[in-house]
Amino acid sequence: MVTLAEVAQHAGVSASTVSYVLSGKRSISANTRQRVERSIRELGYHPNAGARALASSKSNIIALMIPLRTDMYVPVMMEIAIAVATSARTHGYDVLLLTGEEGPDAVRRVAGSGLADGMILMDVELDDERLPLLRATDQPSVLIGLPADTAGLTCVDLDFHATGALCVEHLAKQGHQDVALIGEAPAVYERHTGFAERTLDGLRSRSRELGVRLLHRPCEGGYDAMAVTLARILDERPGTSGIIVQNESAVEPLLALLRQQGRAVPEDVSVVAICPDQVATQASVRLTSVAIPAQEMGRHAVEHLVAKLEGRGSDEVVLIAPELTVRASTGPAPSRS
Amino acid sequence: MVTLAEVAQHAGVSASTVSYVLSGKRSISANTRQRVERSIRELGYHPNAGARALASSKSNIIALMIPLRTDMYVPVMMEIAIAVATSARTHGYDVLLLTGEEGPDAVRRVAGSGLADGMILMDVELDDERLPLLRATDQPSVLIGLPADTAGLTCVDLDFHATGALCVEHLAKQGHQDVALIGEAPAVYERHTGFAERTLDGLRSRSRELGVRLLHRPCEGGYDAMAVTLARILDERPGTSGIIVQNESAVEPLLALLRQQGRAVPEDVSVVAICPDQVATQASVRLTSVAIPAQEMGRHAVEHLVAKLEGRGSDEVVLIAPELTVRASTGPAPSRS
DNA sequence: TTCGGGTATCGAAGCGCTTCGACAACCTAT
DNA sequence: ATAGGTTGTCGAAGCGCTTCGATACCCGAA
Repeated sequence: MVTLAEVAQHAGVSASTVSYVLSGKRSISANTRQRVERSIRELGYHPNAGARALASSKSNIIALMIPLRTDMYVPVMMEIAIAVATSARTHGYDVLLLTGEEGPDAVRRVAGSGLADGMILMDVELDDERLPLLRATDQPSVLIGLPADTAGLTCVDLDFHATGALCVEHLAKQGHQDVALIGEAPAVYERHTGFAERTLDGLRSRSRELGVRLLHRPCEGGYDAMAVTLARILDERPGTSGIIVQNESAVEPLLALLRQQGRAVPEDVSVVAICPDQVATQASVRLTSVAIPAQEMGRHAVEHLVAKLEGRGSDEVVLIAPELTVRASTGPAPSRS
Repeated sequence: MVTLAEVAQHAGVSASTVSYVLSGKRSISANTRQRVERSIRELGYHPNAGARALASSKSNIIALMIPLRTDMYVPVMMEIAIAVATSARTHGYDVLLLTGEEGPDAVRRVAGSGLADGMILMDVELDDERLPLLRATDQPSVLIGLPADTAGLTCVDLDFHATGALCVEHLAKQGHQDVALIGEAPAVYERHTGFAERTLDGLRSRSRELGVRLLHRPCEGGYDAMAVTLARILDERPGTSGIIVQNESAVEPLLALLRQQGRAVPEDVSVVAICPDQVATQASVRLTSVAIPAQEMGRHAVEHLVAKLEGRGSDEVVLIAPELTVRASTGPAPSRS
């Protein structure tokens, strides 16, 4: 392992000079700088991360806590994780991957050991048990997702309330009166995951305003669960002509079932999905959808965290405005016979 | 931040004693140990990661390089990543997430800076450009996936060759004579990703042995691409009665198309999938499949790497034996008319 | 010519931990 | 009673880096 001291000797300067060349915190003559840089290259020097962290009390690492569960939105999680890792690198940070498994202890461990300079939490629940700790240790952090009380926290999320509203609006505009939301698995609602409830809220209040009748049914992913759910919906509200799906693994089963029952999309039933664009464009019907901007969320989270770490930046809630893309799965409501 | 020295003072012992209590590398009297442990608890002490790394030249971090691309097997990647993170923790390691983006430079950076003690590489290509570096720096590492030349490397993977063989065997046993493989996207083959080629090899050689006619067609995910691919297959080999799919995002479109064309599964066509169990059981037909043991792969990779880091363990290739689960998508070949 | 004020560099003091050698205290076998 | 071996603890050296004065030099203004 090549050390700073060896580089210094090779370049004929002192160790501190090399350090200043590296950090740029003091001015260095062009001549010296070049000599040092040459030595660094020739010796293949890489600063030792541990020594750096110790001396500067900065690890240049961001911790990312991802949920252990894989019952929902796996590709979205992955995309966010990759976006976080990628944009962290552009700011000179590496990413430490923590799973939810350790729970709050992970927060304590990371904050206490100085392993990471800050953390990004995904899949934050409304009343997340990690939040008190985060506030107490005032660990620089950014949440992806919205807890019930955001005081003193920085959060990034899609504006799911507006998303819900946007979906009904689109359907209402086409004359749909009876709309159903096929949601996430019941467990997701029981867990009080914010995004699911906020979508529902937005949907409900806008439906009321627009005079649309709304039925909400959670649904496990998969074909069988979907069959049951769909049957119930059509049984209870036979006139349902608009369906909003917020569950990736329910999308394709839904389309298959509708087809099987002879209900044409969008002639008989309009479908709006809340899902990544990739899912919407690859489905058997190109779906009108509100995209989940995973990359953007990851990037925002990193940027806010970095800002905090650099002393800029403040606590705030960033809600990304939803965008609805019209594709082939929605159209005018069928005329009531 | 509480330091070792403060704990020592609080417990009335020297710093080194506290260190030995923590590491267990020298015997400590029960009495002293308890006093120290109490102080640690009372002060809420956490060892500083940087200082530790510096003094011991061990970071207790494993780097995990995941592919940047998300054109395939995203849930599998995620599951592996989570399994790696989880089992790393049980061995006292944390996981640093690197994306493929930096390419070989990441290997250099991590190895050079002592950021991580070892690394796990996912999505290794047959002739991966990171391998020469890995060998040169003799960085402790484990690959998930198999390169062309495994000399001096430790690799963990599903035995895709056997997987391919297993799939045809199952179909042949049921009397299927014309079998098609619907594979990954063409880009995957062009990239010479090992698993795809090995599956094909296994499939081909076993087909030859069994006298089965095999047709291989790569396929992008999604409904439209699938429609084209399927049409071509049935056009070229109208008698095809067995289909093997190795592409998660082609599974549901395939089933939908078969249904639409009035071909019953498994009465007219048998389908075997190579995919995670979750996909197989959630599909609109419960699929006979060979599971991709993501968790097991992640766990194996960590265990081998940890063994290496502890001086045990050697270079070897671990191929996990495939298991085929019979579900509702395969049956006897229809009698030729 | 002298002095203030940059600019470029150096030396030394840590950062918080691990680890090695030393040493005291005790026990056992002679 | 003494040599030899254990066991438990301590002190100090260092891991490789950052950073804070201090210093030496050079320039232009007085």
